[in-house]
Amino acid sequence: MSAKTNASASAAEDAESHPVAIAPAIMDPPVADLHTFADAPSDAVPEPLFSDLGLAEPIQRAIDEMGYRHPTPIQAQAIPYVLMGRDVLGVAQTGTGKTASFTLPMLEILSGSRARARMPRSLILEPTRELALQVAENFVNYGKYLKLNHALLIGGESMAEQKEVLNRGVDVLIATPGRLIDLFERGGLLLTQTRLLVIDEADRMLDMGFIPDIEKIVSMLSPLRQTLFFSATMAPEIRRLADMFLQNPKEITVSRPSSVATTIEAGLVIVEEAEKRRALRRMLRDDAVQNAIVFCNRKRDVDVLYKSLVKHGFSAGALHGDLPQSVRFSTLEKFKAGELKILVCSDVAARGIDIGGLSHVFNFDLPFHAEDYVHRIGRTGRAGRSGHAYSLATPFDRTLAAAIESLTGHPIPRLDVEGIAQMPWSEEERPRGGRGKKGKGNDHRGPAKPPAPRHKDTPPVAAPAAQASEPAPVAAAQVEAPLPRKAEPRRPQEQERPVRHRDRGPEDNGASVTGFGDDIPAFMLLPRRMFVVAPSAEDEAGEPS
DNA sequence: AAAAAAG
Repeated sequence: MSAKTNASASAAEDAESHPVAIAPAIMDPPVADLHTFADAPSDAVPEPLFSDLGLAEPIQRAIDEMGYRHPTPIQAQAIPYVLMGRDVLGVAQTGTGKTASFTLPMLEILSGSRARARMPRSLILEPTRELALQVAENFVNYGKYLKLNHALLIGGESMAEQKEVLNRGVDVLIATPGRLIDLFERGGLLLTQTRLLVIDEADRMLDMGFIPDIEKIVSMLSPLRQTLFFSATMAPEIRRLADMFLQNPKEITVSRPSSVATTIEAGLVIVEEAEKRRALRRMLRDDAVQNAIVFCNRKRDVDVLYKSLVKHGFSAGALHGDLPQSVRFSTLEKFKAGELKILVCSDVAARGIDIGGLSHVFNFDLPFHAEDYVHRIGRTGRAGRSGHAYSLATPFDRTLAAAIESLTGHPIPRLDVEGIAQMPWSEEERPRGGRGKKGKGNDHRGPAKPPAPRHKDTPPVAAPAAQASEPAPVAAAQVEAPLPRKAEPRRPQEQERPVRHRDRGPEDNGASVTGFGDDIPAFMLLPRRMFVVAPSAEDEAGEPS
């Protein structure tokens, strides 16, 4: 045990995002994994070597020592352009090796000279503190043979300390926007000498309302700078920002987390609100659950669920934005190091956080925004490994589920959890405990909804014994691309799962679902899969919820 | 309606 704890420094590295998107594979011989890469039919190109990228010896040595030989696609494509001083527009998400695609060439560029007091030479903007830390770790790993220093400028931690570090001069400043602006306005730093800017996770910055801050920060920098801009998606709004911040950028897109087709097995369980925790516990007790992130929509619910899980003997931690920063970091480290098996969290960890070999993601609540579903489940099934993404819904979450399915273009197969009563979708509005909607009289939509047959009369759909044991895997490439802007070229699983999505499923199937018109989510017509978990003693004993 | 980030 102590050995494991002592290894936490290196365990942190293990769990860290790596140049090759095989986070846990640092233990494996990298070559073996790379053969898998090479075998992937879609990538028939010979693989480049890190040593071909022209990185300085100290950097190359650090890479070698970490056991990496081949850059990921984004690294192979971006690094040469960054080194030649071009602006880069990278469409990629964490898990593609994105972080090292800018940290490595930055180290190279910065290695020539030293920083001056209060004038950081480069600036990396991250949307959350955890991501900032992740990038900082990357610099530690790859910069170990260089004399460069970096500083983390984030909220929730002592400003005096950060000021002091800045005064000593930093080469790489990694910051969240709020604290950076704060310090800047207090005169704690000058950005006039900052010639290298990285805007990471731009789409998330947008979602979080950081764009005005980013614009402000960019305006503090010299126009004579190199800018690297990364986003998981390229929505029009993001494109506009890129045009604003970048000059003649080299655009690089990697659509998949790695060249290996990863799969995420998704599932949806519909239960009464009061049964959610019990259902979750059952699912968590499945032997396949190595480690899991459990997402809640609210911080309060994170706290409640976390305490409940601990009370039931689970090895769990909680993570959300209201917890002290020191706790946030240490909890995440413990989870990455395997000291905690379950991490209950808010959407603070929904994006970007890279945890190697995460076997399961659970949505204790369906997210309010369908895109968040995609981001959340993208924490698993990374780097060519299979992942599991199971969601709990109450009967009132029908529209949330429908939004997710329409976004991903894939039905979420329904799951049954043994010993838990499965529910149909409700026709009713969610009962609101007190304030909220002002009455339900906003029915200006007209009488379009016919009183269709009740869902609960629908038989539990006789299973055509199709994939009774193995649910259809969802190709991660499909799931990971949140906003399929153009028509998807192909959908491999369509032939595997012949679902009547559009053509009036109800009559065809004998099943009937209200409220969807002709556009019944196909999963509703699919057989359910049984999620079998050995009942535990406590569960049998009956318990406080 | 919620979370994140400044305090």
